[in-house]
Amino acid sequence: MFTLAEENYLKTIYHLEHDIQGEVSTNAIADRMETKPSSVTDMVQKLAEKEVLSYKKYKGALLTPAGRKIAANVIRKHRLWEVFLVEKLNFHWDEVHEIAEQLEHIQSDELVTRLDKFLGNPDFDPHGDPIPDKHGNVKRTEKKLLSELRKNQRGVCVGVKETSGDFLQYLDKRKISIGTKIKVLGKEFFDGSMIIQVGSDQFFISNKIAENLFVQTN
Amino acid sequence: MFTLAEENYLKTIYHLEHDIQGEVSTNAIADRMETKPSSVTDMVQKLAEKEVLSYKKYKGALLTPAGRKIAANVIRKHRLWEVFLVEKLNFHWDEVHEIAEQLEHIQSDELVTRLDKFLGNPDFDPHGDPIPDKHGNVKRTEKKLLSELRKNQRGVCVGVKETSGDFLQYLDKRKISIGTKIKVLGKEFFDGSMIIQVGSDQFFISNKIAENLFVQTN
DNA sequence: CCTAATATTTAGACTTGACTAAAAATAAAA
DNA sequence: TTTTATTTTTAGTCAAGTCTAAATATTAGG
Repeated sequence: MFTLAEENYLKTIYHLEHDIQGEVSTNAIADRMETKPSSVTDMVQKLAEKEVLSYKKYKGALLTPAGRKIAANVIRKHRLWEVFLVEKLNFHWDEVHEIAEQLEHIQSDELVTRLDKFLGNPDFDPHGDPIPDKHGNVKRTEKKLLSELRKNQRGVCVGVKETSGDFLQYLDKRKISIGTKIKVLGKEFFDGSMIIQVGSDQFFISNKIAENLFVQTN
Repeated sequence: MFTLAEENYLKTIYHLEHDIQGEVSTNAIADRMETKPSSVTDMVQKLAEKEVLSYKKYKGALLTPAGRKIAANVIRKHRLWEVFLVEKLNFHWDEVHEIAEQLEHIQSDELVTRLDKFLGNPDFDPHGDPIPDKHGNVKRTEKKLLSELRKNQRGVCVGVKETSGDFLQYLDKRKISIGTKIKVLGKEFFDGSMIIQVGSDQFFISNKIAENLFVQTN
């Protein structure tokens, strides 16, 4: 069993491994976690003992498969709870992170299984990040900006970049939320503005909108 | 702000104040929490410093209004989450305690408010215990056994005493769950068996059933 | 290739919350 | 009321996780 602090370290290292490819340095971890490098060294050594990561002095850390699985599970729980908070409790996308930071540490596999089912086995969280499956595997489908799509391409809304109230309200009004299918009907090269189809509605959106919406293409 | 350990102490003392009237002894707390009396002394002194309880050496502890409010809020969260687990995630009544022990410590007033609303502002948890309101006030309506009702009395099912799978399945079959209204149509003094009305159904139940169902009368 | 700057680790200390063992207070029994 | 038993507190340790300050590696510049 892993403590709350240990889980947070594993989670952070998991994210950092993706951000910066290769070994994760003590300082990088300390920065991200807002803690001191010396504290990181202690913990990393302890986690190496537990064989959830490999660590060579002055060389940085890398998760082992066991460590990656634990980290992915914490992230899975975080993202499922975010979906719950947004979809069921009507929180806004930018209000849920702090609460999910706490909920991600609740221990019960059965709870996660049932929560997942209750939410309809979602693939993405409200920020468009993929939810790892129970084995820790992540559907690494490229997440693009809507603005990157060409005419006649389709995508599924998986999240937002900008999270201001104004923007979220705009999306509400246009009935765009996670899972909404969008088709690009036309695109103006001059300013990047688009005409898109959402359900049975067709309307114009500016480049600024398109640059702040993440979509998944298949 | 109070730590997880502190919240657990306050919660336990709150419950003990109701069970044994008057001051709560160090040993009683230690027994209930499965910890050592010496640890309790330390913590109780710390909590007295924080003015959430009053404490006189060798005399035991009593919550202050401030302490009672914090304890009631933890209990409120515990019971709301139990309702969520049973009503939304289809857990059985006897599986939810451990998970709720963890969830009760999640910090976010907004979350509690929204969860409460999402659940339809329930008054009782799946065990029939009342859910304190946001001010820490508890609707202290007497919880009776169905077997205590007389002919023509009505009650609302608020929980069960026995939690075996067989019993819960029986209740499912009879469409009895939290909130179900029950009327006693007849009662046999010889064996305590009853004829009751549940919705539009009328049927016979043995005394054993009636002795394991909690109802609230008004 | 050697020195300066930067990154990392070690050593020692602190806090929280727990424990054991021993001392002190209270309650019960003779 | 005095002795015994029980309860409670104190004193001293311990582990987890953090910190500061000092020591040691590594990297980069001249």
